[in-house]
Amino acid sequence: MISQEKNSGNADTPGVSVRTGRAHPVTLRDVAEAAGVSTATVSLVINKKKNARIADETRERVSAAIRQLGYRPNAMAKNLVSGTSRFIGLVADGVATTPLAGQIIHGAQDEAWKNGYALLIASTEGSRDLEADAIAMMLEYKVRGILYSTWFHRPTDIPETLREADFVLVNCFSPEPGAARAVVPDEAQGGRSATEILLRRGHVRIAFINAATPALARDGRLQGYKDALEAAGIPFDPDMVLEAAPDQEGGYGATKELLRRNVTAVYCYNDRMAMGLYDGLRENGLSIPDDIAVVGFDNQEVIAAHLRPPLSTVSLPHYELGAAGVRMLLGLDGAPIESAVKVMCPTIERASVTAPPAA
Amino acid sequence: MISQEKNSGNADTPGVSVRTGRAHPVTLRDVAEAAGVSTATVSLVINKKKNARIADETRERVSAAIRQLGYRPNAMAKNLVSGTSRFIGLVADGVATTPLAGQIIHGAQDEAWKNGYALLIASTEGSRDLEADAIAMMLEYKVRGILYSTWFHRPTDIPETLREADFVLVNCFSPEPGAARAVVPDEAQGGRSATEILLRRGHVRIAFINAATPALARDGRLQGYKDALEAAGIPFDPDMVLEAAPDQEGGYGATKELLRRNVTAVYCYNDRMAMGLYDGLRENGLSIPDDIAVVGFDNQEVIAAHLRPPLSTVSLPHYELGAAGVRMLLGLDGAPIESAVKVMCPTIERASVTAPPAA
DNA sequence: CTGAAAGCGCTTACAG
DNA sequence: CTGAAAGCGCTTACAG
Repeated sequence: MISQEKNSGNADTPGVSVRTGRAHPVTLRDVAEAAGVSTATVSLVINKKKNARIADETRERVSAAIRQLGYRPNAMAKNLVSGTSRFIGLVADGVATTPLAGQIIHGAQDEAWKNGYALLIASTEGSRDLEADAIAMMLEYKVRGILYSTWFHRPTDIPETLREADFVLVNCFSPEPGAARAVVPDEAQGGRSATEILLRRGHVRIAFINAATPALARDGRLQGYKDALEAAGIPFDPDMVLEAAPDQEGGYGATKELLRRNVTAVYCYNDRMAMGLYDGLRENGLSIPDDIAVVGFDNQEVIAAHLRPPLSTVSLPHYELGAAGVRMLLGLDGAPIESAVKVMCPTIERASVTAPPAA
Repeated sequence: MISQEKNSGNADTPGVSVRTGRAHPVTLRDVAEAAGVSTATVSLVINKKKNARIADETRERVSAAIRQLGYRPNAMAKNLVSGTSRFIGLVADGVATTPLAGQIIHGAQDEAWKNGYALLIASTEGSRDLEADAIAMMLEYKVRGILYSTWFHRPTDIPETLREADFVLVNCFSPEPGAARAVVPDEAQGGRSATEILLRRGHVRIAFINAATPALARDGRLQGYKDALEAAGIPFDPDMVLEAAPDQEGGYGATKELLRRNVTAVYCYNDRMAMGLYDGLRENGLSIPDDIAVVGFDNQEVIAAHLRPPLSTVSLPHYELGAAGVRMLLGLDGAPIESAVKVMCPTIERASVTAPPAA
């Protein structure tokens, strides 16, 4: 009867604490000996093999031994035999570069776990070298597949070695159509939804403060704005589209121009710009939503939910992107075509919108 | 001469694409045969063993074969032999619950990677069951050690199974002193630094809007405020400490009370409160920093760096917490005593503070 | 300078 | 109902 071993942490880094490094861990064989059976039998009861016919009495003897010895199966050995691991790799070009990006990890982790997989992550900070190392590492660990993600929605080259694995692109996609499976947010639908929040309340003169920097989101969100207007029978007026840096300063700075437009509502490229715009509007004695209605994009909680008044916006579905990526990898999401699957951006209504003053 | 295998992704999930699952991957033996040497030799050249004396000619033949076949070592087999993996596990009670918490992952990932380890993460969402499963999984993968982290600084119970591994607590600690290694932020120092930003500019009448909800941070940050005052020879006035909900609404709501205090500066429990306070102050026609100086805590970038004016604050060192946790685990950070190691909260000065009006 | 052999901890047919 | 044996892909003494 061996006393419960409380330990592990092998001492390959000498000079650390007093851990007894490798105190010959309990193995299957130990359990077998303790229970007086063969290792095959132990393996059978542990894995609850259906067609294995083991006497209940034996089964119990084995279970008791396992508990006694505090046995832990060695996943490495298991995987060696089976040829695969229960790992899914996630390589990201920035782990927590933006608060939203972290949600990709979160979604992937939850979904992976739900399906019995563990998440192996690596952040490359945009370095091609680190990226190659990360992918190599994952390949060596025989991951089930790899999620290759970017922190902002964009086209991307597929690293050569990535092709050695089963993979899906998350929040990015290959410029060559059909080159790889991918999940991305539906920017156009998001832009349309954002605009519709305003339309529904009766706004007609709606400005759009877009990002001045090129980005897929910029084109998509503008397209959505146009689509919504068109569907509502409102002619698109290019003059109603302003451009500014996609942050608070940009939103604030756009105030003056905006006020020349005589609008009753604004849709901002993102929540940060909306936050800056709030300041600008207030300085001009305008109140939100009564004088002017505002909607944002991203649903960056810390900001959107706590502005005064709270901001109506459209959510960037990063959590869902991560989760969908895993499902796609595992083939759980009905056969996705070999072109990027678009995930919907849900509408989040808060208090920054009411009917226009005139209406 | 085998053609370069582009593939992997074994088909244990049928119905997925057309991957050829398990196309008998290239092994050491294949390389050995191709190079006309023994597997031992191949192993030796791959691992660049110092004392292995291999003919240069042989070495090259092996390297060529490796390239030819596109050989990838099987990490599982490697680890089986060595007994350890190059994994470090990170269990978190919320992966991206808060933007800051994600930085723990980031720091841990970078530092782990730097030392040749990969990060295995699991988020438990506070469920003890999920947590136990996550730890068991990590134990089975023979991780080098486990980082057990919480998204806000607090005392925590140590899960029984965690003790089977080498571990360190990150952003939390055991109530029983000496029970475990831990890294936490130095809240008191942070509070002191925050207050000192104000003191240095000559402020004397400094209010502190603390969180109304119990938390370690609340006590520590208050203590720091007192310490700074005392060091500056300013008597502590309990009346200068207000309490409110630790978010924008709380900060905003505290404005009225604050203005009764006749202060020239405020130190807020966190940046979110400061953001709310900005609104409140403005509504009262007060300007920052001229009429009143403001400092926050956390350095939540999206907010602090983009408020109008940008907010001086103190940074919660989450990235460093994650990195220090890994170093501590690996014994790289000079023998830490068996009591929580405190990581400094750096001062971040921006434009929300100038000298007081009277001074 | 290099090869044959044992072994890491499991699982899986195959006997019995 | 259960055990003996081979094998997963590597590494490590040990010979030579």
